[in-house]
Amino acid sequence: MTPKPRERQRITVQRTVILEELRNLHGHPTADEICELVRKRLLRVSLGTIYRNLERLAEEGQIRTLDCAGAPRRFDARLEPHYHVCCSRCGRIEDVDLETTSDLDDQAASRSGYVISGHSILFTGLCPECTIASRQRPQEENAGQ
Amino acid sequence: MTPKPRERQRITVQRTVILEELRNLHGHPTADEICELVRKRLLRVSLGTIYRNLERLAEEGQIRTLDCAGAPRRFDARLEPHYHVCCSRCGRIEDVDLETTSDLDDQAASRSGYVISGHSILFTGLCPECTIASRQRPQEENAGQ
DNA sequence: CTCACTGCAAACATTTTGCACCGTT
DNA sequence: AACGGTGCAAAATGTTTGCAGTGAG
Repeated sequence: MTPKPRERQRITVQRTVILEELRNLHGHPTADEICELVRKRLLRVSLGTIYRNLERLAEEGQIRTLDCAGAPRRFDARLEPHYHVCCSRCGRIEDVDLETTSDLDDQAASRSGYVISGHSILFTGLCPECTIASRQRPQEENAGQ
Repeated sequence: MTPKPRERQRITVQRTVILEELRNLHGHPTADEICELVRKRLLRVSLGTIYRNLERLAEEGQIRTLDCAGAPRRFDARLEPHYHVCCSRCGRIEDVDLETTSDLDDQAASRSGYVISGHSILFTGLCPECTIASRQRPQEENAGQ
């Protein structure tokens, strides 16, 4: 087997800007939202490029991805272990900082036989605004994204 | 406000069979897989019907849904609180039974200000088979789903 | 007999991919 | 110049929805 001499990766403006924007923004944007941000600095970026770079950044461990029931995938430049809440009414996602018990992983490993590399916790509930709103208009739901 | 006299829901063969199949199968099938199962008993079910019923069953709390990074949504008829592992190589999902500390929810509530209704934990790692396989063919990945 | 539910097919939304061209190295 | 990365547009996925007809109540 020829040990494929690890091709060089090029650092492109697009990738740089994507990462910068994601880092500046303290939130959890979708690929589309990131695209809009990046376009303010680089007109003519394509969504395809956004996706390709986000995927690569995630592989490299420079960003994390976030999947919430049925909704489009979100991205997070915050790397320190932390969890998330998703409002089941408006779809907003926020950070939740809790002690990340790494022995959860150990327990899971011994119960499952898997080699565990990590875990994510997603809390579900109502954000303060929606808690109030849902008392006034109980039937409404999932207005935002 | 006229208290809308709660329209009657009809119990249809389709919904019944979907729930039965999901309960019989101890796994986490996608809508598509459920459709195949159901079609063995009811020829001519449509995927649309599968989706509509799964959504309703989930709303009613008769089943749970499962979202794993980028992969199609999965469904679970097991209601007792439990967590999941997803193999990052073959995509398999299995149950992980751990003590479900409900004070996680309390902590999250006080940190976030949300009214927390629950949480899900998804462990990521390599299943036993893939652990072995990845030692032999390290570059390969995500073969199945 | 009614109208909630179905099958079907078309519409959607999100993500991936093929291709010709561009710009770093 | 080579070739990794890009923009673009088309394709692939997964899910939702409009509609006319069906069948449970």
